[in-house]
Amino acid sequence: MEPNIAYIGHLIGDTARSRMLTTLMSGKALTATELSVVADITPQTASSHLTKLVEGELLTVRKQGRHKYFQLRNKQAAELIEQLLSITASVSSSVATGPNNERLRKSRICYDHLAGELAVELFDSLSSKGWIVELDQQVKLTDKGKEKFNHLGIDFTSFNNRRPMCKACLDWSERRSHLAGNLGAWVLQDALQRGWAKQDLDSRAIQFTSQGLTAFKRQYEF
Amino acid sequence: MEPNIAYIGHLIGDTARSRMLTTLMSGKALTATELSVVADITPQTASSHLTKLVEGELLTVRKQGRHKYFQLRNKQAAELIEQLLSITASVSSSVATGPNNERLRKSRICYDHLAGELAVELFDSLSSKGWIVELDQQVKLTDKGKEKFNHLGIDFTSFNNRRPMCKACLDWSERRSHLAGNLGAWVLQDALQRGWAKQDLDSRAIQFTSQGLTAFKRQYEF
DNA sequence: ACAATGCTTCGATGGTGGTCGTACTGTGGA
DNA sequence: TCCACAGTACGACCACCATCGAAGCATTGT
Repeated sequence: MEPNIAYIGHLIGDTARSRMLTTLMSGKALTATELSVVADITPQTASSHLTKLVEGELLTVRKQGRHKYFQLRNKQAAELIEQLLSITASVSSSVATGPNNERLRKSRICYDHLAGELAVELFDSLSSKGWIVELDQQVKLTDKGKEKFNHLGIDFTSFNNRRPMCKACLDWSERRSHLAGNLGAWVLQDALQRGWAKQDLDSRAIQFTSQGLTAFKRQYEF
Repeated sequence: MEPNIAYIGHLIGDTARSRMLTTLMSGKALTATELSVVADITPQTASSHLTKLVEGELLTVRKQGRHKYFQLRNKQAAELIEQLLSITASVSSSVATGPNNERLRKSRICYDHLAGELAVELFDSLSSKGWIVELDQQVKLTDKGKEKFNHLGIDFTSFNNRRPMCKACLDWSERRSHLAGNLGAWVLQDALQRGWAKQDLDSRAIQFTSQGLTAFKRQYEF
């Protein structure tokens, strides 16, 4: 039997699965339901996809309580996805990137944090104001940033230590970084709690009210 | 439309198409009917597959009389397939390795240069003798190397400038680097021209004659 | 114990796409 | 001109599989 590259190709050749894989390119381990959200499918379907990806040795799974955390299996798998992304980037450079859904492009949920135009703007602003710094792939919260976020009512002690505080997550519509990690999640939760925005129940779109948007921009000074 | 890695995955995820692609890894240009034979399908089906592969920019086609010659489009495509082969090789390592596999492991073609045990040995030898140097992922030809290759009759002016002279290509059977780039291609062409080796017509294997092998090793001093 | 949550199994359904037979175009050669 | 051959267009068939609803299992929290 020749090595079956068609098998791997088939695994990647499904929209839902490929979306999961590219999402996992962040390096984070995500749960099954989280992945079902980004793939925009029901948990049942996601479950079947994920078992296939594990069988195909593209992913590994770690059980933790009643959660299952999925992760890219190894460097080879990540490199494969990267190679595919680089090819498709050059192929579809003429095609408009991002969803045709205007609202999704503006602002949407990516796992548990904000993504889209607004999130990228936020990231750039925080970076240029020195609240966060980016150094070789890593993002760190500066002392100034800590102070500022403290002032906004953040509770750093409530965070999960295993998860990085800040993380740069590549935006697929913008092709630029937005804020993930504990801090990214907090920003979204905070905005939702203050009533500045609501999550669409049937999609990944985040809908800001007009006052909410102004308040949000004022809070983060951009 | 998001960058569609699923699209490329889907293209590869078919047995017939993937067989064509791996066959084309030999670097040779093959006609539609030839490819239909290796894929074990009728010419009609092959035709439809091939148009898809061209549309997906994995292949290019050259019309010549009443024949159509298909070829891997570029290095990116070749590297993608190579990466897939390396993954599937490690997945199905339990599969019995026949004599054919044995020959492939020894020495084979990877797009347009040598791969396999022999190629890895060559790379290590060139490196330890200081003809080439490896520094963070990049490979460079040293002055000493230039002189040596000049002495072997290489014509540096004939090379494509856009393509790097040397490149390290990861070998899927050896998991180590072998020589790609202009220089890698020249080494293979030179060996073929001198009659030291022949390319199998039905596979990617490169068959060295026993004298050819000795001469090859003497030329590169290993 | 009970409810809530995360995930899975099963079965039914529907759509996509690979396959080939038939028939056609285009090229080359006698 | 006629035939052989390479490749393509079209249509019909059929298998595979992604999808989801319903129901079930497992874990955690109250």
